[in-house]
Amino acid sequence: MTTAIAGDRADARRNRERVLAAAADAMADQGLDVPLGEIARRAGVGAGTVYRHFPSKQALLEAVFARHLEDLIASGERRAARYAPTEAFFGFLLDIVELSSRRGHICDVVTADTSWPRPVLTASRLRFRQVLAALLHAAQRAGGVRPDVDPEDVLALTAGCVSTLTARHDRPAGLKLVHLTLDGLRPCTPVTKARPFRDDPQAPCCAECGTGLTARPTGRPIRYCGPTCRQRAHRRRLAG
Amino acid sequence: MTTAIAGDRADARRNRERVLAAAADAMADQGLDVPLGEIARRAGVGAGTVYRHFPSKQALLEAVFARHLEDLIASGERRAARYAPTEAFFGFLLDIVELSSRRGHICDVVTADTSWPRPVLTASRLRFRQVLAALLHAAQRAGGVRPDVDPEDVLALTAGCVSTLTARHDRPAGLKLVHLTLDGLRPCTPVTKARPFRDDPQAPCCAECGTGLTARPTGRPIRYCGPTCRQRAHRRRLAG
Amino acid sequence: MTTAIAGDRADARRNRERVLAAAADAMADQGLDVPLGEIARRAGVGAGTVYRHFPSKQALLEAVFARHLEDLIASGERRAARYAPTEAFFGFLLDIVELSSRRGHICDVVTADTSWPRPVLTASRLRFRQVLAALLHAAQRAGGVRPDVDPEDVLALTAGCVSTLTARHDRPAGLKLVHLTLDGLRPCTPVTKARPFRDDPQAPCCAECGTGLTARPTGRPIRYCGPTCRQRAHRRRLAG
Amino acid sequence: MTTAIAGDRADARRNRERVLAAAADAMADQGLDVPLGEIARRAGVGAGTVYRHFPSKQALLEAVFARHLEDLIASGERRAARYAPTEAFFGFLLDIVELSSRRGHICDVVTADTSWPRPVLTASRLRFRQVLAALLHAAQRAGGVRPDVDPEDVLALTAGCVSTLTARHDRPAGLKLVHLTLDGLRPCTPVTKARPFRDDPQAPCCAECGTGLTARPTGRPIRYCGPTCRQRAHRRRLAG
DNA sequence: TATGAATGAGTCTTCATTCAT
DNA sequence: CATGAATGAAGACTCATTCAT
Repeated sequence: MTTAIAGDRADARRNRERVLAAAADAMADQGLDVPLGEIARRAGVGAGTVYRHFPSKQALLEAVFARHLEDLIASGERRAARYAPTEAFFGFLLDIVELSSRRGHICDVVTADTSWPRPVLTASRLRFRQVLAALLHAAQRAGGVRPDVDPEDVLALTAGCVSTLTARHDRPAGLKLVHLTLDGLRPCTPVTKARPFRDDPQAPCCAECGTGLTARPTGRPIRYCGPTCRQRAHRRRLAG
Repeated sequence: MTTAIAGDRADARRNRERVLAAAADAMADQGLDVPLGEIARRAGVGAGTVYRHFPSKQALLEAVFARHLEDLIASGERRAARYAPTEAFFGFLLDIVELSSRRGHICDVVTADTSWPRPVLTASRLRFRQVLAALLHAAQRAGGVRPDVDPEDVLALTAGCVSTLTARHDRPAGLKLVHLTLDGLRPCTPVTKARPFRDDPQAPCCAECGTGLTARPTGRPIRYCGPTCRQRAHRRRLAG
Repeated sequence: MTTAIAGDRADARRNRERVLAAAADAMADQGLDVPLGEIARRAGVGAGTVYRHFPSKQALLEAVFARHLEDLIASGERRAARYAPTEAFFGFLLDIVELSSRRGHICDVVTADTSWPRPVLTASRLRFRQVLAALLHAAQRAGGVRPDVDPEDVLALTAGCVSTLTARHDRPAGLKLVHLTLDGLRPCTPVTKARPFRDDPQAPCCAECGTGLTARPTGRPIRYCGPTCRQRAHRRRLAG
Repeated sequence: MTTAIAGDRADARRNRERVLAAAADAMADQGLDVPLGEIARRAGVGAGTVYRHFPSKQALLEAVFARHLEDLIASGERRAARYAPTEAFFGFLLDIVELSSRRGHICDVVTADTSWPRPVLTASRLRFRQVLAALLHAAQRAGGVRPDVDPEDVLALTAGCVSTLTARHDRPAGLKLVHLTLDGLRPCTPVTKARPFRDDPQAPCCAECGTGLTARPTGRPIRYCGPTCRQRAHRRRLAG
C-alpha cells in the first residue's frame, strides 16, 4: 500500500511539475491569457489533470508566480551568502531583471502587491521582500547605495528595468540601459528636475534653464532668469 | 453594408469622442482585454454605435493609441519650440512618462514597434519617432545628453520609467525614481558591470569585487583577487 | 402646392424605382440575405429612405418578387397575343426560365405559394397563374401539350428548369437540357417507371428490366422475368 | 486549445452522430441559415459540444453534405452492382432525387462544384462523380441513354428534378414530372427550339410556327411562313 | 486515476429597425 | 423629407470548469 501510494505520489509530483513548467512556458509565449487547454496540451496531460493539481486557472498562475519568486529568493540568498553587500545587492537586481524578462509577462508579479487577491502568494512574496530588504540595507550600510531609497523604490525601479530590457529588443543595448538605471541607486547622482512649460501663466520659468520666475512690478514679462541664460539663448539662436 | 464608418455629423462626432474617451478610461482601468460592451456602457451608447465608428475592437484600440501618440507629439513639439534643447528633451520624456502612466496599459504603444500589425498607427508612430529623435539629437549637440544613446535607447528607458512610476504607488517617490533613471542619460554616468556568480565554475571571480580570477596551477581555489579585497572581506566579517 | 407635391411624387417614385432595382441586383448577386444597408448603398440612398418606401425588408423583397412576376405576366401576355397557342406556351416557359435564372434566387417565387406569408404578392401571383393557365389550356386544346398536365405541374417543371439552367454553368448546354425537359410536356412521351432494388425482399424484380417478379413455390429465387431478359443479361456479361 | 476535435470515445461518437443528424434535420427544416444553437438544441447538447466535433459551422454543414454524398454513393454502387446498366442509371437518378428532396436544401451539393471552398468535400464529391459517370457511360454503351449527354448534363438535370419534386407538393404528381424529365435522357427525343418574339425587328418569324422570315423586297411585312400557317391561324381565329 | 468530452456563460460582431439631425 | 447615426437583439465562437468514461 505504502509503496503504491508513494508511486502515485511520484507520478502526481511529476505531472504537477510538467504542468507548472508548461504553464510558465505558455505564459511567457502567449501572455497571461493563454487558454488552460493550451497549457494542458503543452504539458501532455488532459485538462482534468491540471484541475487535479490546481483548483483553478488563477491558482495555477499564482503557483507559477510563486515558483518564480522562489527562484528569485534563492538567487538573492546565494548573492547574500557569497558577495560583498554592494555587489550582492546589484547582482541580485540584475538577476531579477534577467530572470523576469526571460519569463515575459510574469515579471509583473515582482511588484504587484494588491493585484492578486488570493493569499497564496503572500508567503513567497513576504520572503522575497525580506531578502530584498536585507540586501538593500546591507548595501546601504556599506555605503554602496544611496540612503534615501527604500525597498519599494528598488522594486519599482527593478520593474522599470525589466520593462526597459523587454522594450529594447537589442539585448546588449538593453542591458546597457539597465546598468545605467541601476547606477542611479549609487550615491551622489543628481536628480533631474521636472519643470512646467515656460508659457504656463501659472508658473513662469526661465526659457533657457527652467528656473521659476517672479513677475516684475513693471508688468513687462521676463523670459530669462538672468543675463547668463539670456546670453546662452542668444548664442543658441546664432548657432541656429 | 459592413461597418460603415460614421461621418461628420455633429452628434456622430460627439459620440466618437465619447467612445474614444470611454475606451481610454476602460483600458486604463481594466487593461486591453476590457470587453467592448463595457466600453459602450461607459460611453452611454449601444455596442452597434461603437462599431459604426470603429470597424473592430482592434481598430478602436489603435485609435486610442494613435490619439495618445498625438498627444505626446503635441507635447514634444511644444517642448521643442519653447525650451533649450536639453530642457526640452528631458521635459518631453517626463511628459511621456506622466501621460502614459496615467493611461495605464496604453503606455506599451510608445515602444511597441512591431506588435500592432495594422498600418493605422504608422503615421502617428513615425511622427512621434521623428519628434523624439529631433529632441534627442538637439540635446546631444547641446552636450546635455550622452552621445552614445540612440532613440531606441531613450524609448526603452522611457518605457521603463512608465513602469517604474506605475509600480511605485506612492507618486512623489515614483517621480523621484524616474528622475533618477533619466539622469542616467546625462553625460558622465558610470555603468554598473554585471558579474557572474563567484562559484560559477566557468567564470570564477573575486568574492569581494567580482573581478575575474584565474585558477592557480596548485589547484587550490582562490577567493579574492588580491590582498586588498581579502582584508576588506575580513573587516566585513568582523562587523557582520 | 400641387406642383410641389407633384415634384415630390416624381422624386419619390424615382427613389422607389432605384431601390427596387438595387434590391433586385443585390439579391441576384448575394442572395436573399443581402443586408438592407447594401441595398441602400447600391441605390445611393440612406437606409431611412428604403424604409420610407417599404415598411420592412420583407415587404421590399416581396415588392421585388411582385415586380418579377409582373415582368413574367407581361411576357406571357405578349406571347399569348402574338403566337399560336403551342408556340406561345413554350415560349412563355422559356421566358420564365430565362428571366428567373438571370435573377438568381428570385426564381423561387414562381413556385412558392405558401412560403411568403404576407398577402402582398397575392394579386400578382393570381394574375400570373391565370396567364399561365390560359396559355396551357390553349396549347392543350391545340394539341401541343399533353392533356394530363395541370398548371401546377407546369410550374413545378419550370422551377426545375430554372434550377437545371443554374446548375449547368455552360449556358448553351443548360438550354439544351431545358428544352429536353420541356419537350416532356409534348404529347406521347413515355414515362420512366421507378423500380425498387432487385434484392429488396419486399419487392423482387427482374435484374435486367426491373419487372416485378413473383416468387416460385419451389423456393428457388428467380432473377429474370423471362428467357428474353436472361439472354440479354448473358450477352452483356459476355461483352463485359 | 482552439477547437480540439473530439476523438473516438463511445459517448463522443454518439454525440457526433446526434449532432450530424440534428444538423441535417434542422437544415432541411429551416435552410442552411439555421442557427447553430438550434442545431445544438435539437441534438440535446450544448453549443460547445458542436464546436468540439466540428471546428466551425461551415465545417458542420460540409460534414452533413459529405454524409449525404456518401449515402448517394452507396446507393449508386448498389444500383451498379445489381442492375442492368440502363436500369441502374435511371434508378440512381431517382434515388438522388428521392434522397435529396427529402433533405431539403442539401440537394444543392449534388451539383455545386465550386461553391464550397474547403477541400473537405472533395473526396466524397469526386467519388460521387465517378459513380455517376460510370453509370452514365455504361447506360450509354447499352444504348439506353442518348450519347450526347455528359455527366454535367445529368447532374444539372437531376438538380432540376429535385427542384421540381420539391415545388410540386403533391408527391405522386411530382414524381410523374420527374419521370417525364428523366425520359428526356433516353434516345430519340426531339428538342424544343427557342424562338424570338415575332415582332422582334431583328429576327422576324412566322406568327404561327416561328420559322424565321425574310422580308420581301416589296416592303410589305409578312406574318406567316406560307399558306399552311396562314390557314391554320385563320381557323384558330374562327375558333377563338 | 487520468483523460478529454460536455457545458454554457461571455465575447465580438452584424444588421433590421427607429429616430434625431 | 432624406439622411445616416443609434440601437439592441441575435449569432458564431471561445474557454474555464465539471463530470462521465
